[in-house]
Amino acid sequence: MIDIRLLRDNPDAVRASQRARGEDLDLVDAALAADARRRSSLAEFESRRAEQKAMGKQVAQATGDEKAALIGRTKQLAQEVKDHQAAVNEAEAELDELLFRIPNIVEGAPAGGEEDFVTVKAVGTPRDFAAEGFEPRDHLDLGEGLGAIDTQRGAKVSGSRFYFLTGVGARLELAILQAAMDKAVAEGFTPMITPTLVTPETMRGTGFLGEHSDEVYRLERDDLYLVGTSEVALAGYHGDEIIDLSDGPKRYAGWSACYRREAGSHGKDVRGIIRVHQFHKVEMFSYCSVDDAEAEHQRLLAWEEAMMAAVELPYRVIDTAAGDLGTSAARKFDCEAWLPTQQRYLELTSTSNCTTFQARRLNVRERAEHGTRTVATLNGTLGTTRWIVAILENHQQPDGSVRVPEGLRPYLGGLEVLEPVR
RNA sequence: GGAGACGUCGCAUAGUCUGGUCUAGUGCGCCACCCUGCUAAGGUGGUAACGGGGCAACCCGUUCGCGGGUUCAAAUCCCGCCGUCUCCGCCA
Repeated sequence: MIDIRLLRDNPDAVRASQRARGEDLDLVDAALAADARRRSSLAEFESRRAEQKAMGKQVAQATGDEKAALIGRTKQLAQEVKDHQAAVNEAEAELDELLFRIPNIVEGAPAGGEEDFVTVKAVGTPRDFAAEGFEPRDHLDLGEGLGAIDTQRGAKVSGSRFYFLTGVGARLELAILQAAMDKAVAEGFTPMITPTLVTPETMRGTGFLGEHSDEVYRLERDDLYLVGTSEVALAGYHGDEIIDLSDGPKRYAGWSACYRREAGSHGKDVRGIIRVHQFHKVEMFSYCSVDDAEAEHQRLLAWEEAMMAAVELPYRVIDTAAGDLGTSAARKFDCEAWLPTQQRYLELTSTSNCTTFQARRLNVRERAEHGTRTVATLNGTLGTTRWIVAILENHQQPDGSVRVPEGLRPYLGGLEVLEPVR
């Protein structure tokens, strides 16, 4: 949720953000009007209520006829209080509904849609397979050869976009995730294994139930949602708390399964395990002061890049355009690894600065000089199942074996090469 | 799944039976000052959040797990829900 004060004091800033995202501008004026209505009805209610309370004290002290007379007069007042209360509730609900639909204020992201990203940098050089004299195989081909990925049985058991990681495939995923966890712990993060089912309030608070609620699995019978990332649970972790950030940001590394319906992705990435309904991820999550958020975002990006280096992949960093940002994000950087068989870059990490947007909904604050203030939240990927795709393709050898990047060897018992089983 | 107990301003508690002086008391913790003078102890005062109004001092309102209801008036009475604990049942 955006800051209502910003909306009041500087509606043009909100309009500019909406424009950059390609979102509805009318929402801004509708919210302003609802806010004005709410405040005026609140003032009405409060003055009646103050009167009622004052008279209540007189009633308590009065006796006999005097008391009966007072009670007669307060009945009318009680009805008025009730009516005004209803008006306030109505105006408030309307305002909430409108505010909920306004995504976070963009901060520094390029304007435009999915194609309008800015490449921040490119690191490493994609291999020249032609020069090496062989045609690269795609990750599924390689994965099946290694006995690492089984999509056929995944579909048999659970339907399309499900898979089994088998043998060395399972080990490779664990290696990626453990390397990510170790990196996080080395950088001072608190490792966390998080719930993957959360309440509607938690899901709403993190901004995943707005425009993109189609992406989310819901268990109707229990009124719970399956998370698409541990960010959801980690953002809810300090919900309704006043936290102490005087020693710097609170950093958590969440390990969890992630579930996504992939409702809008029919026909996209259908082969292999690039886009699946369930995967695992190690996610960095940081609560920090607003003033420190931009610097923290750069730190998260740097840690992601360190992981990219550890798995020895050529990649680029992109600054995502406003129209392609999530609801909660003010700015987002992705690390995309080169995918040789598709001659394109594939998103492996994504780090978002959500500024105060999530924290305001979830009511996470810190002590300030006067009272409290909402903190900023940030998140970023440190390792996922999808990394297997890029690792297999980029480190493949002519015989279908795959070289294990040095950063992962300690997690695979020193294994240097994954050998085909057939 | 069943039964019971509980949920109060950081923590611990009083208040609920018997609705109104609860403007929610007390202890601990924390902050400031004072006294004292050194392994300390004591005194005084202050210490919730949110919203509205105001240049400000301040004023008003909301919040006693959440949501309804009764009433002139609800921490207190009624209903529903959520959570915690104990016991029982079932199951891995």
